[in-house]
Amino acid sequence: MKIAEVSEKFGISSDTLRYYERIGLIWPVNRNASGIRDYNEIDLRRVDFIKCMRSAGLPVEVLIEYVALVQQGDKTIEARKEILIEQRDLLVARMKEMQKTLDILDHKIEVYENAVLKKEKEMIQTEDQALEII
Amino acid sequence: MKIAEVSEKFGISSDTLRYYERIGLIWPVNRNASGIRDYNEIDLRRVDFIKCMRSAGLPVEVLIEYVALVQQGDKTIEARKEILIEQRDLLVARMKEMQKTLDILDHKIEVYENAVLKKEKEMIQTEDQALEII
DNA sequence: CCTTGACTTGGAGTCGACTCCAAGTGATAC
DNA sequence: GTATCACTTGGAGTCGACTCCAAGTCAAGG
Repeated sequence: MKIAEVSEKFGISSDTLRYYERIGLIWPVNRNASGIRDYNEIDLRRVDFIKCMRSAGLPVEVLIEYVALVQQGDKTIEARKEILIEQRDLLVARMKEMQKTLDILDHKIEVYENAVLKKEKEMIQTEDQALEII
Repeated sequence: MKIAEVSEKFGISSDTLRYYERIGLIWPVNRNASGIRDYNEIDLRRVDFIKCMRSAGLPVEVLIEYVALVQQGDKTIEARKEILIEQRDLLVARMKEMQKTLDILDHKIEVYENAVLKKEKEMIQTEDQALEII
């Protein structure tokens, strides 16, 4: 699979895919005879993983470190686990913050909703008054 | 309340507080006789609101727009409501993404946990073998 | 009176994460 | 054979959001 197809498939620009490879965020992808990247199944799974992690806000730097550890084999399993746990905890914390914000947004939206309704009611009353007058 | 105290209270640097004011993200704060900012209760509530929204990732630009609408009074209630609803929906979407990532992280951590346990078990077996030999 | 220290300003600098660009290569279409 | 087109590279540019800096003001303490 060529880079443009991968870009299309995941909604990540070719530039970003190349950039990720350059900085060691995804493994060097195999090339065909003329030097063009040809993503295989495993490459795609890696891209998907990185996309997922990035979409949740895990820093590129941390992911680079993680990928480097994976490349070093089984002896780094403990270290990798620790990175993942740390990032999981940060993620949970961020989600909590977001939930708090969400509650406030919902509350504010409701207040605005009521304000709008009240305004409309007043307008209806005004209309009613107008009707009475006329 | 002076800027340093507000900074301390909310964990936002004085630079950032001044920056927020400069770009219209928080309202101009009253100054004392010598031109120094003196945050009152309402200012603090505004800072808290902005901090909360920013911590959930709402863009500065959107918040500037929202604050500008608030300053224009009741006639902008409908527009404000729409902004909040849009941002709420985006927030919910981001949280869903994050939940997906969280699930994957949890799963991976579990796998690593098992890998570590298996390794330890193998080591114990090796020890046992060593004991048997000796 | 002088120093200290927190404040003020506008503007420049930094950081993370892309995103764009120029110049070049190679396969396919006409 | 030449035009088109997607690809390649390294490096520069952009963007959002701060963060830092120099130069200056002012109030309080010694």
